[in-house]
Amino acid sequence: MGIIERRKREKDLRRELAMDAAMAIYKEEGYHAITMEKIAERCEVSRASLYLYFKNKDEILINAIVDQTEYFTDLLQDLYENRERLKDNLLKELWLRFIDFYENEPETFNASLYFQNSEMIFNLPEDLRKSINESGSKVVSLQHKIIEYGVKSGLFIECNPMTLSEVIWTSFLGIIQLEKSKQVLSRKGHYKATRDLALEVLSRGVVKK
Amino acid sequence: MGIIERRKREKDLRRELAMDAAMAIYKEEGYHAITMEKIAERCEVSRASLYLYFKNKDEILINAIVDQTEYFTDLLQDLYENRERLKDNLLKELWLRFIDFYENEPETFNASLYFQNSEMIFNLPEDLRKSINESGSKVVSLQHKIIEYGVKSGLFIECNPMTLSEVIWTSFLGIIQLEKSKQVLSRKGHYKATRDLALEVLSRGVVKK
Amino acid sequence: MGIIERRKREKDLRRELAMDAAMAIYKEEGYHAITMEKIAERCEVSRASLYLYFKNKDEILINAIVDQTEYFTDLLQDLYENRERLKDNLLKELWLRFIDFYENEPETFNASLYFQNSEMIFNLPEDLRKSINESGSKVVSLQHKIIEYGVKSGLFIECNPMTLSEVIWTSFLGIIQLEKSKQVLSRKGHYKATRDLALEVLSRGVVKK
Amino acid sequence: MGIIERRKREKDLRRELAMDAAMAIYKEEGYHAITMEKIAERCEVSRASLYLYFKNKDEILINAIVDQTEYFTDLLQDLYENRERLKDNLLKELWLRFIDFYENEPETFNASLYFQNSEMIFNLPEDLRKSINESGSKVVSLQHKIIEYGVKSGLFIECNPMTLSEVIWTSFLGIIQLEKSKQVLSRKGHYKATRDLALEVLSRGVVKK
DNA sequence: AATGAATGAGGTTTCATTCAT
DNA sequence: TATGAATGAAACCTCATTCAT
Repeated sequence: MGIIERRKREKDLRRELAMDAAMAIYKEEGYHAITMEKIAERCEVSRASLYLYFKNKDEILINAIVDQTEYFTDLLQDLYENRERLKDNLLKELWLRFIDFYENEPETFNASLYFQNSEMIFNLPEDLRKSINESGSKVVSLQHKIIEYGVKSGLFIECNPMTLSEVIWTSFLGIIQLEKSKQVLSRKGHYKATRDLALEVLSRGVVKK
Repeated sequence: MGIIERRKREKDLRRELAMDAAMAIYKEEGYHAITMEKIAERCEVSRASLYLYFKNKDEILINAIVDQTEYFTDLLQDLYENRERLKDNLLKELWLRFIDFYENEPETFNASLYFQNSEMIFNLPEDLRKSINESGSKVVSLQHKIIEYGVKSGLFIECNPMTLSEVIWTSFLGIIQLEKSKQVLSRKGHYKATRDLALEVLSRGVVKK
Repeated sequence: MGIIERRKREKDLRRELAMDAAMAIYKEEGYHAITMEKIAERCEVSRASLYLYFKNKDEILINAIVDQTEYFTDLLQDLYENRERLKDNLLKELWLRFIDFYENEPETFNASLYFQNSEMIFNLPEDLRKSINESGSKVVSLQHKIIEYGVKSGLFIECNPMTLSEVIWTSFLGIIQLEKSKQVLSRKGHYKATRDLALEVLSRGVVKK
Repeated sequence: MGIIERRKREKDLRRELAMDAAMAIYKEEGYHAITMEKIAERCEVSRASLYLYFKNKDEILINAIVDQTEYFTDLLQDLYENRERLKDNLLKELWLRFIDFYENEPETFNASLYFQNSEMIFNLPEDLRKSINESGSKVVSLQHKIIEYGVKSGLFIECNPMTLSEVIWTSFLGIIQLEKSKQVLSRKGHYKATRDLALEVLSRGVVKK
């Protein structure tokens, strides 16, 4: 029993190693630079071995994203559950959780953006597409519920909560987008200032006095 | 003289054809489908001939982006020049110009976002990187000047104009980003509602009463 | 003693299971689909275990062929032993035994033809080649003895019995060959008519009035 | 003009070289030993270049077979056109043409048998399958017409000409089949004696006195 | 100036076989 | 004895780029 369990743990570990490696390469060199060869090298296994853990290359990446999106889901779930207690800072709390996710898992965040926007998703087998789709939906739905609470309880301006939820999320999305393109172009970024001012502007625009 | 000039014009024409072809392929089939073969086919020249007009494939793409960003630059330049006259609606006017660019040249908009963030940029030779960098800078700088005018003339809240300029731009960026990823995932989008509410929120948050 | 014996029986059983599995896969999915993985799966053992029973993949296949050729050998042996009693229908009896083998074990028949002609044989180690060679020789030699009896006792035309034996056997071989290729190409086959007319023609040509 | 034509000739030549190489490898080492690498080596071109002449590996082989089957078709066509003149030796003439084809193009003959019987044909793209199918049909149809003439004009015994045509063809087929398996197993073959006796037996059985 | 032809470098995947447990 | 895990070696195919004409 112990043996079987240990084996499973080891296998899970290797899976995780591979996913991390893929993400690291993504971060350092970009999507098209991710090759099985390089992933294998970092994990110190053979290319063939990777196929023991994953059906193919895409699966590595998709799983990495989906897995780590759960961290984000948890953050949002937590906020939703504590919405009463945190109602006075609802928008700020939400914003802080966006930041938390981005700063703790920047590669995941970026990769996930990349995937969702790239045509790559077309050529994905059905199951992987479904997998990534679901993971995204969960996040959207949680955000929506949080904002809905804010609107219904009169904390936020009166408006369609779904739309407002998109406005807030896209504000953050855009900031990261820009930050990333600055990194790529090796321009100097002002991410922190931007994100703080954005929160201030949003607060003025969204929160009722 | 006439001959030399004509030759140059013809060469320029061919260059433009190639860049258009690249963009068209991007739009129809996505980034990874852009191959020299396909570009050549659309231009009705041979693959080898493309190397007469461009040093390599990257040059085609970069030039395409840079070229087509000019439309956007013009829109912003126009606003800046008429800032006095339009001061009462400065934010809205800016926003409308974002929309104008996106709706008139959605492929270009998307493609240029894509390219700017893509890892493609990494392995670019210095000169190309500089080229794309400058083109981006022009847009940024114009936005900055417009917002700076708004802040200095007391139209907008007091804050760092550069940062505010980023906040506004990234709001729009994020909306498009999300819209695009919805298209890819074939979910239903609410682009118009989102963009309108965003403007409303921004107005409340940014414009002084 | 008992234990050792039982072990040997079990090992033999496993060997047989593996060979059957290989043949079954051949029948259902064709030669190139035979993989150690699939064989192991059907036997409900691990891939690695197969190497306890066989030195390598080829050995499984060769042994399968050799084993299953024995049914045919028996049919021919029986005819040879009863040659006196059946002398008036010797050719027909032989032909019927060909048909018997083919119709009772069509997969085996096809598989063994396939393997014998396949390039697989080329790279075989000496011992395996010898093994398959001997198995084939037994069949040939029995056919030869039967025909020789027919020629020597004046039933058949005067000729080299070995050669005649080949003529008869190859007539049948060709019919099956054609039938099989028709199946593959999903054309309509006339196997029965062909095989009956072939016997008639052979009788006229071979049997003395 | 001359240039274009020369280029085409050269390209055709290269195609032919590749097909020959593939056949030669088939002959020497068997189907599964045919690799693009080896073909390229023999042609003294790069692997990649082969893809200029053929869409993929299968196309090389199929084309080789189909191309060279035309030689056989021509032989049969010629006999059919001269059936009146050659009526007294119709069966023998047919048989000689079988021999002619086999001896002049033994690899083609074998490869064609191999392909038609192998499951490989299943995984072939539609166009290639059609191509090989048609080429086979032409041969069958010509044989049929020749035998039909023999039966209708009273040269041969009364029977279904299609079936008789199969009996004769399969007799030959079987002989080659056996010969090949002997080569593979490095047994001594008696191909000539067998084929001559087969003709004699067939004559007695088929041709009316 | 224009291009057909050629290719090197690289990527993904499969599978028989070995080995440590 | 039995097996999960690991891997080397290969195979197919694509594409940006160069070169001879």
